[in-house]
Amino acid sequence: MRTTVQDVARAAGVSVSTVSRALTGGAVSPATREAVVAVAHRLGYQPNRAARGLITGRTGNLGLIVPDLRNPFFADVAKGVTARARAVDCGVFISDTDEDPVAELEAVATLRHNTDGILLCSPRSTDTQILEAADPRTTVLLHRRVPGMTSVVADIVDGIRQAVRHLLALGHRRIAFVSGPDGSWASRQRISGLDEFTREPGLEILPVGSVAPTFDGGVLAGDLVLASPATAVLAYNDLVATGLLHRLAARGAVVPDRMSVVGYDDVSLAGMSHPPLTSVAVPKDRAGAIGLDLLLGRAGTVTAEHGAEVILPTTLVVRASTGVAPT
Amino acid sequence: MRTTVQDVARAAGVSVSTVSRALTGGAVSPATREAVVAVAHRLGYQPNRAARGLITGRTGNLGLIVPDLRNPFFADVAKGVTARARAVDCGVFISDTDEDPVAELEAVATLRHNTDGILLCSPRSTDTQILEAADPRTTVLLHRRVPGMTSVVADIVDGIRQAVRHLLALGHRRIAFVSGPDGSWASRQRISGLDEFTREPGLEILPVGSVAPTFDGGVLAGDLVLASPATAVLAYNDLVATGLLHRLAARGAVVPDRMSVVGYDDVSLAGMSHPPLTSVAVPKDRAGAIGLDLLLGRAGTVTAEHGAEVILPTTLVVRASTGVAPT
DNA sequence: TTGAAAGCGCTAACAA
DNA sequence: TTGTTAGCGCTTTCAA
Repeated sequence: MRTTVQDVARAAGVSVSTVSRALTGGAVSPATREAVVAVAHRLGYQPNRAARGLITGRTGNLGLIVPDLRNPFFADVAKGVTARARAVDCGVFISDTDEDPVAELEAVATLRHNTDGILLCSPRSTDTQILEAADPRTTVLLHRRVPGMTSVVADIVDGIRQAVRHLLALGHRRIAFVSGPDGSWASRQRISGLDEFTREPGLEILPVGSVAPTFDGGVLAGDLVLASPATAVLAYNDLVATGLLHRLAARGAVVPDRMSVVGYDDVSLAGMSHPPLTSVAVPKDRAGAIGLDLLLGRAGTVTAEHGAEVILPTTLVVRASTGVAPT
Repeated sequence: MRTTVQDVARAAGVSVSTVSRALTGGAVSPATREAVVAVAHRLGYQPNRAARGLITGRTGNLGLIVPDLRNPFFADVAKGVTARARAVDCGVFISDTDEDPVAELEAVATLRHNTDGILLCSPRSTDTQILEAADPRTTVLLHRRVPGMTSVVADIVDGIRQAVRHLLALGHRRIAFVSGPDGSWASRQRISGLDEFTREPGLEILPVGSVAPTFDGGVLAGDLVLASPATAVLAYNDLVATGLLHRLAARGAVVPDRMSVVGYDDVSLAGMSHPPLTSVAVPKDRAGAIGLDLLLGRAGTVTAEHGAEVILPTTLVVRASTGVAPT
């Protein structure tokens, strides 16, 4: 049997309430506290979090819901969350919903009652679905914005702006854009970033279609891009960009000589592709850490009022997949 | 306030114990059960797991400890665990220790008291450290074997065998091997797989050194391999193989014409490299799922006796990074 | 400053 | 088959 407060109390010759106070920072005489702490340590006492949570109403745990841990983007987010959680001694339940919106809503329903709060990555669900399933007081949205809910997002629009300006500076005048899933919030954001440039004289933005946000989606997009008059392409994300790179290579289109390619998110993959990918860096892990702070009310300057919104900066990382436009 | 058994009992006009029984599959009349379930659903009742765990002694949660979620190998493992956990309605605490052995032991200490069991991925700790920190009755090791502990591992030795035979069939007679971190169990396994071939007449296995199990480690290894007389190389894992591919390309060594490259693990990266990587596939997610079953005593044929050991088969996946040896 | 006692929400004896 | 009751381990009133 595990050691309980009872055991500690008995061994220390005090009451259970004194033990509790001594260990949680209540009003106890220094001498008593010292004695109790010593005994607790000697017996290897570890408080039962479930029992504590039952009475305090706080479990000391929170939930993180992501569509796919295999996607390096979400792996990075999870990494940021768990790292911060470790620092503040907080447990993290992770639920991978396998891109299934139904599983996502179930996970929200289960976790909202068994944690102090939920960090939710939900790129595909509608605003309404999210609003219905999640409690705005105990949920923080990661990389997704819904009116009325607290969220931590990256400045996607500015990232697109930086990417386009980079391509303009290299002399590109016809830029293809491969968008992600139609329902995706992140994809809509990218499109609205592009909107700024649609009336730019001497610049053509060419939407070549929506694909799955995967390597295979990128392979598919490769042919679409080559069929267009574009000399550069903005891919939905790095996975798509990597698939694109493959298909372009297979068809003999040299990157960046014949075609420049820009990814998005700057996942670790970006530095490993051939050629290494120019990509818009998103602070994925920082978003996770900040979300956790918001949830626990630990955020310093940022007030965790409901509906608060933290916007993190994006940065274009230039690698070898972009170059001067062919003449 | 949240709905409790009390609320459901009152609304359904029965006692709390009847509600509890109706919801957990106890002896209740079908009519009562139906009525209770209906009321519970109507009120949106969700049982408080902490309270339940307090009395049953089972929390319904388990812990998964991994060195790095960003490593696609562990992301896959985590995916397998969470998928199975969802199916059996079990919560999963994930702790990413950031490759820090101290954090790993701390995680074990915390989780062992707040979960029903731990799935531990610990490639670097020593057997002794693991034996000291973890309880063999409630811990299952994933992709690591320690005498006296239950574990789920892949047949690494056989994977190496398949890889070497493949290269032999292609005419390679001098095969370089890039090993992983010296303390790593997985690296030792690979080496013992290679041992079978050291006395094979007409075949030379050339150890070119240990590197970090990362892309950068592979870049470093690239030069070591080129400095050897090898015509093929076995990399510690796919990350290392990808770095190798990069370095070989940068130095003008065409793969597979000049040099064949074989990775290990078959993470998603393998299919995305240039050229796509021949790699030994390890059932990463299945190992996670089986580990969970073992922990929960749900494993069908496999008895979860302490010290049980499940060995999963490995399969060589041939892609474009291996070819006929240069003459 | 300390102790006794009352629960948190739930399940499992034990009765009925 | 159902209801009553006693806790699980802990914190927190309320008295002393």
